[in-house]
Amino acid sequence: MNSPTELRRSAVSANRIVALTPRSELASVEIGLNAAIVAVANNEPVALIIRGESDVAGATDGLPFGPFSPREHRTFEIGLRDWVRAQTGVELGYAEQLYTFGDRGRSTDPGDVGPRVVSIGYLALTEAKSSLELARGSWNSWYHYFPWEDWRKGRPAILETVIEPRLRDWASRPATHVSSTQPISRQERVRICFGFDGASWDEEKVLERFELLYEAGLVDEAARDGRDSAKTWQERPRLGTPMRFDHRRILATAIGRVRAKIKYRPVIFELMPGEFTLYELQRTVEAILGPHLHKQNFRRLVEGAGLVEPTGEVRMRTGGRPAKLFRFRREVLLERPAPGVRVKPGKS
Amino acid sequence: MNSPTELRRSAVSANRIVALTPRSELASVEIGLNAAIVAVANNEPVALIIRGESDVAGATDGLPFGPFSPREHRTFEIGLRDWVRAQTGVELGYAEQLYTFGDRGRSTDPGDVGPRVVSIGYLALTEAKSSLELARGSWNSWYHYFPWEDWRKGRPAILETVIEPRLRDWASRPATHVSSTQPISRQERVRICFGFDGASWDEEKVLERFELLYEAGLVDEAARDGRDSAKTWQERPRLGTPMRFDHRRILATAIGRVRAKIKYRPVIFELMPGEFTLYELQRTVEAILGPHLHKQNFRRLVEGAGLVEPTGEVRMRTGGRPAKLFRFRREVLLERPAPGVRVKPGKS
DNA sequence: CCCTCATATACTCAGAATGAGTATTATGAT
DNA sequence: ATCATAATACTCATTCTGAGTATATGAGGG
Repeated sequence: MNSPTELRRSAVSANRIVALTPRSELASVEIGLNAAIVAVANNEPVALIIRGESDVAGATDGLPFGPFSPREHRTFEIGLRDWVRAQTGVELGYAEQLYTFGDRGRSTDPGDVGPRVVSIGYLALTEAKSSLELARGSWNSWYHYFPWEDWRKGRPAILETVIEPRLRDWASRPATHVSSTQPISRQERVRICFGFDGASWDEEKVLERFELLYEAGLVDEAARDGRDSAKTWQERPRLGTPMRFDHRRILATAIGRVRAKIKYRPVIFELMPGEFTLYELQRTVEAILGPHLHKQNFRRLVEGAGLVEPTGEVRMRTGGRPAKLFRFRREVLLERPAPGVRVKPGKS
Repeated sequence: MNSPTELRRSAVSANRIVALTPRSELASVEIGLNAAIVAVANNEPVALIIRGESDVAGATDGLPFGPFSPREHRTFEIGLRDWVRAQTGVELGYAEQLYTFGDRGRSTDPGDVGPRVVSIGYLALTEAKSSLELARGSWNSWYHYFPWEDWRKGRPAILETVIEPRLRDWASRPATHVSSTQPISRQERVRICFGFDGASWDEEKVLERFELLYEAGLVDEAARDGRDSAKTWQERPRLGTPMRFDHRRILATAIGRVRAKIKYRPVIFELMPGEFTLYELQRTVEAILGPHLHKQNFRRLVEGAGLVEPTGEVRMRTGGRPAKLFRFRREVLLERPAPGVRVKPGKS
């Protein structure tokens, strides 16, 4: 394998490959940064939304968006924090890279081969201070864009009344691109994603659900793509408020990521004030995840995991017995590796 | 919030922001795709490595790398599969985006402000067929690059003999950039990452460990960055084989991701042949994760979760009692949402 | 001041999941 | 036939989890 000839042959370095590629094919790409900035205000999960002109699909809302200029910023994250501060006045706490989106079709006209925008999506969490501080944009509930994700009052009615019948209809039609290797049928995908026919609802599958609705032409954004049945979007009931570009897809990715992440990293505290009652914490978790949690067990879990410690103070006027105030115990990070590892080492 | 003036103010769209930015700042970026292509051969986890010229830090090994040309490929993943096939002859099965790396310092000379390469890292899993099929490159054990990650024979000696003393030394020196907001001390970081002083070893923290070693100037790549103590790298025992560019960082990210992923998605079967014994499956999991697993419980787990089904055949000549052969039960994907969700919905 | 309401907090209990063994079975080699 | 070896089966104590019931402590009305 590592014979001299082999070595020579594989000596075409990564550098060379780039160098040999016609420059024109490489250079024409722009990098943009999109931020899904998430907070929880009054038990409502919100994202920072910038309103713009209405696009062909009737969408006005979008995520904050800024260019990345290599000269100015050493890393993406530094660039992101910079223009988010400049644009909106928000100082980001926690930020993590989500995904890099580069599909054709991001730009509004479909046939173009010009400079393509590659957009790096970021998820940022911040404490919802008074929304009046915002220089630009507004905090909108994310369930505004994804009403079917809000299970806090039980199964959302929109699932029964609109989504299920339409998706079943779509699933019963043959796939347009009949891929021979299509491993899973439309019916099954619908069932798994939306928990029909007794399948369970997985609150983390936010992106999968959105993409399915997109594929089925049931969200307004699909109109831009010329999807079948999409031309009639004005006549149909809207499934959530559409967003410009593929921002709803990015937001879906963000929601899925937060929902997954709070289960194994204490990021929920990025959304909380310094002191809080356990019930406030629970309400915040519920806002993010959707479903109701069992109060007594939630408290056992949180306290048992050593995630919080009492401050000694209490909050009066809760409407009942006063509630102890807690703060995040930062030391957990030093103690447990990250709660929730499945396969554990053993003997023999 | 949504008063007319507010609406007008926020009507500066994302498009406009881009349009207003000087073109020169945006266009000069090249997109490259890096793939960490992972397989397991003879119970050894391997990555597809391309050898190139020795760089300033003495590194020759690198990951497969290819340019992304927007005109040719609709999505990153399609582009990736295309050039991986063309370059190495490998047909990728599972592939997922890892992370987009854009730090300055990727290119070898540090002061440049020219076109920067933004590189999108991908993780791909494939079954290790005969390595002779490779058109280019070779399968190298990933523990070659990360010897401290191999816990299959117990705690690796290199941790005691080399890493611990050097890291403790580094941790005892004051941080070079004394950040006032540094939330966690060098000592603590070292302890958590490497499980010293009774802290537990988290096999998923592959990237964190590598970056700590990098910061401490203990891996050869750090020499390129002009890190303190890095100029003496020739004299020190090497901590794993270095790689070109930041490819070892990408590989570390990939390893961490696979290790995390096999715990909640059945991706392990991407690395297995169609039929296998439960012990072969266990050995593959151990190859990926590092530590030994309890055999009886592993079998209970895998069978109980409905991940596999017997084929009816047995494998003779195992050295003992014949072993039943199993195959992956694809239907699990339709049954369970994704094993291992922590907080579950409840009543009240 | 006492009673009621509402919420916070404490305690209980059964069943499932988990870590760690011991026991049994079926081959190949001596 | 006997033994070594590995696969497979079964057991058991402990912990974790879902789901309740019970108690504590304030506010507010009479």
